[in-house]
Amino acid sequence: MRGGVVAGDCLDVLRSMPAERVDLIVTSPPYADQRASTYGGVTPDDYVAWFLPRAEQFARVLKPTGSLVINIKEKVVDGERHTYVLELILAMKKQGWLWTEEYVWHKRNCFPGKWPNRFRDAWERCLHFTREKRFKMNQDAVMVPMGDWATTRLRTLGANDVVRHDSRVGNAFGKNIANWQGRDRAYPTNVLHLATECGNKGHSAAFPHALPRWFIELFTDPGDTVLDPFAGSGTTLAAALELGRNAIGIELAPAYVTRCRQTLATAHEAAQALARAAAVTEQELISPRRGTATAKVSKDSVPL
Amino acid sequence: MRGGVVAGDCLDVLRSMPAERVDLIVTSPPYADQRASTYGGVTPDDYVAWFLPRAEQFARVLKPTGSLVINIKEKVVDGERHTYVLELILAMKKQGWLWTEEYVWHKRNCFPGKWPNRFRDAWERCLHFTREKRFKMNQDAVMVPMGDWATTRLRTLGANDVVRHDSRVGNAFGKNIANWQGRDRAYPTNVLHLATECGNKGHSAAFPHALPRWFIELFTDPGDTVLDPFAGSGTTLAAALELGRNAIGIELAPAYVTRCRQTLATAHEAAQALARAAAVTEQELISPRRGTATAKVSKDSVPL
DNA sequence: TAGCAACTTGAATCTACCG
DNA sequence: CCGGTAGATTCAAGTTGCT
Repeated sequence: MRGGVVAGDCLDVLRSMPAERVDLIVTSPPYADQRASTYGGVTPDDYVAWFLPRAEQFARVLKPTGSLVINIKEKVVDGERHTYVLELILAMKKQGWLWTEEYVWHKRNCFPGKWPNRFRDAWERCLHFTREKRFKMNQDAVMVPMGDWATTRLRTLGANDVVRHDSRVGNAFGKNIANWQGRDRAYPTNVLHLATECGNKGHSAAFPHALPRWFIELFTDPGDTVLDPFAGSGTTLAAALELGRNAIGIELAPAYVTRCRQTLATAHEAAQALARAAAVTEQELISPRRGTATAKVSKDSVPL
Repeated sequence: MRGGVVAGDCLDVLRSMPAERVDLIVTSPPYADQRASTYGGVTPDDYVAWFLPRAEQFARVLKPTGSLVINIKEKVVDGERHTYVLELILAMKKQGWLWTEEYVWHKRNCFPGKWPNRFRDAWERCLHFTREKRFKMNQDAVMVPMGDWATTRLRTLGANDVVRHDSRVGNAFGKNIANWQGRDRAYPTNVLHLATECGNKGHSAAFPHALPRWFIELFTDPGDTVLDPFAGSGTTLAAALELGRNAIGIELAPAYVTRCRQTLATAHEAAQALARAAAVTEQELISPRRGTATAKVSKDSVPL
């Protein structure tokens, strides 16, 4: 697996990339009027026109069986929801994209606040576009555990306690299939329950690690190539490397490019450590010692 | 409180209703290609044109401070999500509506099934439209129990601590604590977690009782008037009656009109029984007996 | 080691105020 | 009257540090 970050506007960078090279694009583009310093402050009214030529390049570099996942949410303008996301969907369909599905990311810890005419906004859209009706989708890779353990836990704990996310890199080895031998697993739904990652001072990710991770597992195989044209701090790229995928990032702001490369280096180390940890875990499964290791693994392996 | 059901197409029925009479419209309109027998099979492509003249009547009978809540979800057509809901939102804005918010109803137990290119659909839109930027909203009526954070904190915090911190000038900590004194409930978000009612509803567009109930508590006062122009089996009307609101239903299919009236009669009885129970509970609070009455009441008062 | 307590941080949104 | 910005509001999750 390899990863790299290119500095520049993805519109320009992608034009020099060969066609049909990417298996999955997962990105959280700058929202309207956000990140104004880096993207010149795209206003809501101009958003679709700004996005469309870039989407055209996404379609070109994406394999016919590939997927495009866009994490986005319209902001409130003058007391009501702006319609630029709706218009973007319609425009992208005109451009030839298939609007295959809309996943909902439920942000369990959303931004606080109180206003006279609305509540806190606790969800964002994850728009799933494809080029063809038949595309790569590994549903088994993201199955969630069910059965005795899960049932008991679900019964005794509140809904809030059931959902955990793997904010840390280290617990990904919980994905080990062997841990779920003899247990039933169920397919997830199109609603993802994840908390935003906070607390990392000045290093907060736009979206939680587990979000791109889930889509990468779902829509790619190991060895495939993942692209994030608005790489930001590199959350998507890190997740891709950890999962043994190739990662390509494009980022306009120099500060983010630097940070992105740091993230990639860390992710590469983590991935190697992960491989070692997985080997150890496997050994313990053969001749288990006393301890809570198994329980811990089970607990952490329910990211969704 | 009074309730009634009118047989007919809401387009015709509403034309004979006086203007600005209704405080809230909560409805789950027939989805495209659903209930084809009753509404003549509106196809997805014709949906907006079919809906708009009815929305025009909604605007006419609604008070300026009123709200319109539409529970809807686009169906999958030919492998992708159809865009008629997006187009409907854009068209209703052109008609003069304000698209104030989009709530998400997360269906905890969604319809089972497996498809090659998507997961089970576990969410629906609850589109909130208003005529004016200022509208009636009783946020306190739908507050939910708070998370552990404040609970544990307030429990262990003595009165001395509050006073001590509060006395310091410019101490944000003390200020915040003062605000949270005695607060055990928080405002909800725009994501509603409700299980679908698995009872044998013959009605295809039935939504859970708690969904209209939540919006009725949020957007109306007791004595206000709630309208459901696609009354179906009468879920919205029953919730309105139970909450002491007037309920007006319109339903085209004769079979559903009959059923709707049965629902209303039952709801009326239930509301009266509820009133008696509340009186009993009040008495018990003064001199409580052993039993579960009190617990039951508090449990039922937290539908979400 | 586990548990509790203190503290920090959000892709927010509205109101008030100033030029 | 428009356009921008500073202040107030608010809560779940994570992190650090102490017992």
